[in-house]
Amino acid sequence: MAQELAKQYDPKDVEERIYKKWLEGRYFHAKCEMDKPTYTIVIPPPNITGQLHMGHALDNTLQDILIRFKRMQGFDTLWLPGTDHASIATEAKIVEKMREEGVTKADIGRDGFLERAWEWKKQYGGRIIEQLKKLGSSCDWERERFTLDEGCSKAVREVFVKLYEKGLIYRGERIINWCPHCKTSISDAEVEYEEQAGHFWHLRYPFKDGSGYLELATTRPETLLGDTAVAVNPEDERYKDIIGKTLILPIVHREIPVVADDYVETDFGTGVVKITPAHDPNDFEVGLRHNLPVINVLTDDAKITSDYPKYAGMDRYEARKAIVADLEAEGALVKVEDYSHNVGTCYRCSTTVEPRVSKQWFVKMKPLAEPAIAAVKEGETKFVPQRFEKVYFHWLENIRDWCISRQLWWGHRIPAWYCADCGEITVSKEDACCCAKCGSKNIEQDPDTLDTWFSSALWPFSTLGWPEETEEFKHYYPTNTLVTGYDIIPFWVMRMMFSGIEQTGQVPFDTVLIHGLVRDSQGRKMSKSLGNGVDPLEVIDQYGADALRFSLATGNSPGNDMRYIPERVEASRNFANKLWNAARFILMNLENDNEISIEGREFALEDKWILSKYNRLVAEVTENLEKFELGLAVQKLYDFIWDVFCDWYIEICKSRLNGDDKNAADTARGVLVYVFTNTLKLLHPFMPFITEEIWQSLPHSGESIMISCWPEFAEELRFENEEGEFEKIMAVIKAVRNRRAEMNVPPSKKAKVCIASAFGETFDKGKAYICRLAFASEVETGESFEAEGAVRVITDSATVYMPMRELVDFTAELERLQKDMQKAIVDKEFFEKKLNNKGFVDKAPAAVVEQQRVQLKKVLDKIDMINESIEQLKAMQ
RNA sequence: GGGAGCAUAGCUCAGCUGGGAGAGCAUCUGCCUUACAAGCAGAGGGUCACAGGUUCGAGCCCUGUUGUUCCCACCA
Repeated sequence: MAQELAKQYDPKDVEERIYKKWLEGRYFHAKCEMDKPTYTIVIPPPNITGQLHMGHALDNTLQDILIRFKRMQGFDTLWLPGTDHASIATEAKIVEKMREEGVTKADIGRDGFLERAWEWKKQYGGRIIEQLKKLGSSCDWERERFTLDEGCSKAVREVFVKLYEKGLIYRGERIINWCPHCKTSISDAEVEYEEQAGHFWHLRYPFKDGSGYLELATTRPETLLGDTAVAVNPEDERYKDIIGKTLILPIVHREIPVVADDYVETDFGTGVVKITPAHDPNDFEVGLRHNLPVINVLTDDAKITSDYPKYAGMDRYEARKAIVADLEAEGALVKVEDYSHNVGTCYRCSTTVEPRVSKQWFVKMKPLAEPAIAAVKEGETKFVPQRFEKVYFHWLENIRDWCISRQLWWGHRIPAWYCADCGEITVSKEDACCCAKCGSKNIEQDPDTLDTWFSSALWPFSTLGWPEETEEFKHYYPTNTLVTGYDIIPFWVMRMMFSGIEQTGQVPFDTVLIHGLVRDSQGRKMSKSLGNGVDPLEVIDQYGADALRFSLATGNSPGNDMRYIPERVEASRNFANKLWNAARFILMNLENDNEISIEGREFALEDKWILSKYNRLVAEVTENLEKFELGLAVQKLYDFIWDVFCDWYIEICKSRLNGDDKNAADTARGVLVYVFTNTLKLLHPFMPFITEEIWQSLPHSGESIMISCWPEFAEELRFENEEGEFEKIMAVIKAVRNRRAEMNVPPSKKAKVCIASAFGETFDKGKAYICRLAFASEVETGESFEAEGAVRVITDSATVYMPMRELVDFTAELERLQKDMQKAIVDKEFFEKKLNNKGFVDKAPAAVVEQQRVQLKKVLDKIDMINESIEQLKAMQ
């Protein structure tokens, strides 16, 4: 059977079959066992419009690693999956598709549109879920949720009504961010600012009394149509006298006042600002303070309204040109400067956002933000790395009320009904049939829907059955770890925090694990427009999901961006192959009747060495995982498996496996299987497929590695002395290999190796494999050897002689020794200096001082040996 | 304007509580050694951005400088 295994690991052969087996075994399913400790992660629900990209791959790989680790540790582990309805993104896609068919929203109406939307969800909503499965995600698919499903909708209404009744949700006319492309309001967090080259138009507005002009500058001359005042700073000496005077607005020829407001900076521009309350958030505030009229000049798609026939129907940029031309004609244009400034854009479609006054629903944030800040300050929820707490605090401390209504159809419709008779607003969990105040049936529901993030904010508890007191909610809430990118903190993390605290009285998770962005190999953001995105599915297809996961977990530290380097995936693939071949080796050396347990075995030195190393690995990897240091954990596994286990232990075992001593061979087999299968378990969270495939083919008990027990540190496997002993052997082997390579002696040319050492017994134990690994024809140990005609190498603990008369060059040999001596003396001085430093000896920890003493002793021993050899050589000459 | 990250080998990055600098890839040399050439054994390659400071001891802690990336902010 063993011989049938292919030389190379082929993930395509394995992954689908294994995943199916896991599903059939229902190993991902959280059974809600009330007596067990829980570990819960809720997935950041990907948009139903989404396709798996590298960001998802990273995010979900990290989650799956944590989940698999905890599951093996015996927690009742739940990874709750689902998708987000993504109101704007989805609606935009559907509208776009309809446009291709020549249909508009108005043509088919709300119900027709929603019908299409649900159809679309049915068709594409499951796509990203299937892609997550390809990655190996061990989500509890039986509990998959959708932000617009019945349960989530119920939670949304519950929260909306509760907040409304507490006065934390209100409806009001405010200036909000409007996207003229998506034709909806968006929240502050959804506006992205970008530096754009523009102009500064200097205009002059004439005084009504004919006493001249007032010069001001603007970046948006077209908003002049909506100007209702001009403002100066009350302290500005230049303009003290004109406060209260009246100006004639050019083109429009409307009379507007000069007002005084602190908002105006005296040293910027001319120190005069035109005030357009309807189209600028600051101007809106100024307008409120001075009781100025609000004149809206733009339609919902940012065209000039019919109130200005000359410009009506022009979009804001056309209108700008026309108005500038007219200003010039009227003599109101003084000059134009180039000017670069920040412009707000829609984070979904990148259209320049238009500030606009309109009636919207808001969440009052201050009372909600305060406990959310306190919870993190008090450590109820921790950020990893901690520095992201600052981002979180900054947002919450400077937060403005959250505009939650959207002029979209795809989403949770606002549960508010307006009475046509008495004007009362009825807000209700159930669909209202009549006005709560006058009982009139002449009511109509608000046509708007809620911001997508309103429902995502409830995700950690709405998915567990809240507001019902379900077993799941009681058992799994609060959840444990939230894994997401730093860019999502203001959109989601923050909102889950205050929603969780407000609705359930508990923080929704104890840890927020933040990761960075996956960039391309040049460090650029992956984007559609650049075409530099790497499709994780293609990578999986080419190298396997394990290789991709391993690459994403390696060399990545929390919160830092990483680059996608194809060569690294290749390296990971090679590692998978290495693992595969180690398994092949072990399999071909097993016998059917093999007793593979390590119980009661008499371990050889090298067994104790590898067991001790393995044991330490268990402790370290476990600790790293618990501290979210996934990159460190995976690096240690790589080093152990490749360098320690494969390159040393397997090589060493060959002598026993091929030897005559059946008992010794069985011990080797036992240790090989023990260490390897347990190391596979440690690696399983990172590379689930290959570890399962190999584990199944090796002797094992249980159905699947993914539900096997996580290895634990074992006191009886600590062999620190033996580790030290074995390292002496390793040092000799390395030194011999090194010297042979230097002298270009091919492996086929064997030489006798004589080890002169005070630790002869140690070397006796390793004779068989020193022979193999140091290309020796035979190995002899003793106190001293005939130096004549021998090449020598000196380690900390031994002088090694290799009789190679034809290669011996006295002068070269002496030079080498003298070089070794020089280096040893440098080392000696280094340690002596340290140990002669009173400050060091007095203040450094005792263990550190002791360690330096041991090092010095080794160097001194080595110097003695080198001296001896030099004497010998000189004597021979 | 405020805040944060990053700067370590040719490239991409690790470096956990301060104790003689690491990996992968690339380069060079030698090996088809019966698990693996997607491999094995060796080698070369670093003033840890710069300048101060704290400390017995600094890649790591503190201050400043430079470069770079990102987030936030109403200078019209």
